[in-house]
Amino acid sequence: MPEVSSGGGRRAELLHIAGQLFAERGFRNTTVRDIADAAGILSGSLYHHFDSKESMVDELLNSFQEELWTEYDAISASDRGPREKLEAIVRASFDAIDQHPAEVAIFQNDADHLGQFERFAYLAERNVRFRDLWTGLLRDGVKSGDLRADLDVDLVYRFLRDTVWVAVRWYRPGGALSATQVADQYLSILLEGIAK
Amino acid sequence: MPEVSSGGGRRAELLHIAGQLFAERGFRNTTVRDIADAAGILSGSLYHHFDSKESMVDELLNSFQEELWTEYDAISASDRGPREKLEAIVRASFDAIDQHPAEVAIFQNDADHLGQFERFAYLAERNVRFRDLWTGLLRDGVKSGDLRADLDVDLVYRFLRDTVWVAVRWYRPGGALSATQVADQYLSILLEGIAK
DNA sequence: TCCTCAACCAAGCAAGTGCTTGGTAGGGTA
DNA sequence: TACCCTACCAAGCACTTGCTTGGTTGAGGA
Repeated sequence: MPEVSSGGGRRAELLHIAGQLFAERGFRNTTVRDIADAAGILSGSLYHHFDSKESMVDELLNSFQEELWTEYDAISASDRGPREKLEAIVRASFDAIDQHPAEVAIFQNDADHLGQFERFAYLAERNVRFRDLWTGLLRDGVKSGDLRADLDVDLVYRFLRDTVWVAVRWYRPGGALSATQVADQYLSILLEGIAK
Repeated sequence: MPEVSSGGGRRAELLHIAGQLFAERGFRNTTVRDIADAAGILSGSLYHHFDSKESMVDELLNSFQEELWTEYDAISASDRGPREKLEAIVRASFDAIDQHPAEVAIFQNDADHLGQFERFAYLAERNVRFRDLWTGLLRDGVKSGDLRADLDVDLVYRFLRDTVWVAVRWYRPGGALSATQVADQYLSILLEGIAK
């Protein structure tokens, strides 16, 4: 019987290795033999720790999303104005890319496919919550006069969402730019534009 | 012996079907049986028309990129200013998403993986050319005073590139918004920002 | 009539796929 | 000593993968 949810050293290590590979080559293009090879064991031995390949990615995505939404909910419930909340959520998202790049990449690349299965229904729910959060803040910003009123909110939302998360494709933790620096520049472009 | 490059009806039809599937589920996650099923034939029959699955995606990407770069080169060689060239290239890219969504999606999702093989070395070359084109225009824009000088050009380039191409994830030709409308709003956000 | 040819089918191969099974080495505990 | 338990191995099963092979069909040309 596999360990369920302790701080288990070996188990956590294997999960981390699997996450790296899922992020690099995609969930479906990573075999259990790839994971086992990277861990230095045989593929069958993985099944001592995990029920299935699916349960590995499930655990990775679920725990990451719970952590992320704890932050989002705190920001959302705070008493800041809409523009400040937008900025805070962008910063929290870049921090997430910094601290959990593998999980973000897996979510970006494989959520559509995984979402087809009942087990991963929570992915779609979270997407809806995320859209409502963003579009709500954008509308609040327009109402308060912080944001331009002539833009299509749904379109702006899509640009925001994609531009933030797609950064996981090139951002490397520990590289030349910190997550905070990237967030600063991104918010500057987004809010003020690149024209002089 | 497969037909090489005529206007071949059936062959072009099969290529189109393959492109749709590659775009939807990724190159590696599309089987030759998937393609054959969608075309109403058996998988073996595909090999009457094509050498391999790889040659199908090669043909799709290669012909698309040649078409796209014909436009880019014309814009680049024109006598417009840097800001107008930037706008023209963004518009040309959204047009490409509108007219060749499958090819753009394949390029977005599978170029990294395919680029590992010698056969697809041209993908990396095109990426370098694209980066040089963008960063050159951004630097020209800063010099001419059209663009803000306090931004990191390489970072702006990545945001631009990703934000344009990632739109292929949600943009649907024939949907509520035309490619031109999307390009207008995107350029407005990019150049002027969303703040009031 | 004989032949050609594009388009397809039926069957299958070698390599890989996720996962299962039965077992074992070695440390801790009673 | 006898017993568990965690972590692993060796082997293999049922299935899927890209691709191959040898053949059939039917329309058109000489």
